[in-house]
Amino acid sequence: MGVALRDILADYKIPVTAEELTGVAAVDAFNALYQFLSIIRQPDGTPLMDDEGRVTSHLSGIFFRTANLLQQGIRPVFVFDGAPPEMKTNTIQERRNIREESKEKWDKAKREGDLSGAFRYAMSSSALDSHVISSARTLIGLMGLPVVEAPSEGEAQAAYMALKGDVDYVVSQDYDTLLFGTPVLIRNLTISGKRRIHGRQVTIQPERVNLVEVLQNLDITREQLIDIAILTGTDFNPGIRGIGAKTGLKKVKSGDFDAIIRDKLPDFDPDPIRDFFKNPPVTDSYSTQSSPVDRDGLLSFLCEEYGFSPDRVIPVLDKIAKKEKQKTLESWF
DNA sequence: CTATCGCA
DNA sequence: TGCGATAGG
Repeated sequence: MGVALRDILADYKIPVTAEELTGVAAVDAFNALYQFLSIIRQPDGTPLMDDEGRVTSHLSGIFFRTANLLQQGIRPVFVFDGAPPEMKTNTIQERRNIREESKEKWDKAKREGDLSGAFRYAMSSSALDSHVISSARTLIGLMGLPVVEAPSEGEAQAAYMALKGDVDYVVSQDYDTLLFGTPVLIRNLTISGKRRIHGRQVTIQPERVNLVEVLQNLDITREQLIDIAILTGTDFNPGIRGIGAKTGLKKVKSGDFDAIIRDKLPDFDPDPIRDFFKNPPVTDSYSTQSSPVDRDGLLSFLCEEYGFSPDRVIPVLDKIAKKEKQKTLESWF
């Protein structure tokens, strides 16, 4: 989803350093969990698991990354998805199918000793099941950070919070957040540095996309950006074959949106999707307040319940505690 | 993904 | 000390 938009938005992303990101970040929790679940795996694709076989990749990802963010003065607020809209049903079913196919291909690749294939298929077989989601919520709570329950799409709720000024920016890999009106989107909020991807070395740095800047540069309105997304496909419609973001941009700017829909998809009504991006279900009942880190709770949750090594967990807890103490002192002076 | 290890 | 390899759960 939203992958196509990259072709017209990628020119407007600005590299940023972690220090420039000091503040409150609304993290698209499902997006982050999926990322961790996909990537934190052994070479044959097996995720990290405790001795009962419960997946723990996401816990490792959240714990170590969040600790780093806190260290950098970034306070994450995790926004979880609620019930998806009816319009998303097809996309959800299609993703389920792909996951199931990938799982079979993963098994096959493992049997045949094809490690890189195994890893790839394992990644796309990743599923956010109820255990992953609930254990993630517990861990975030123990770290003293707020969880916001979106009534529908988490990206929509995060955008709403950013528009209200309750958070400074939204963190997601998906550009779709911009369609919901997110003023500032941050991608690649990771430890910056060199990384090997597909054998090639690339430098990863967080990047910022400002919605007004994108719209000004492309000389379009947000409504037009939404229409471009509808032409190329969103989570709520399949899009039109042969139309990518660049063609979509051209067509929308020349006022040909309606004509294309009439011609290619006569039975399709784009208005409910337009309306969903402009007025999605959101809630005001949330808090962005953090509480003290529950050190003992974290130790028991990670080490006793999920088999993490205290040798790895304790230094992180110490680091967090030290930062917390610093902040308390600062607020005193 | 992030932390840690081992070698130049 | 810095970087590539790999372990983590």
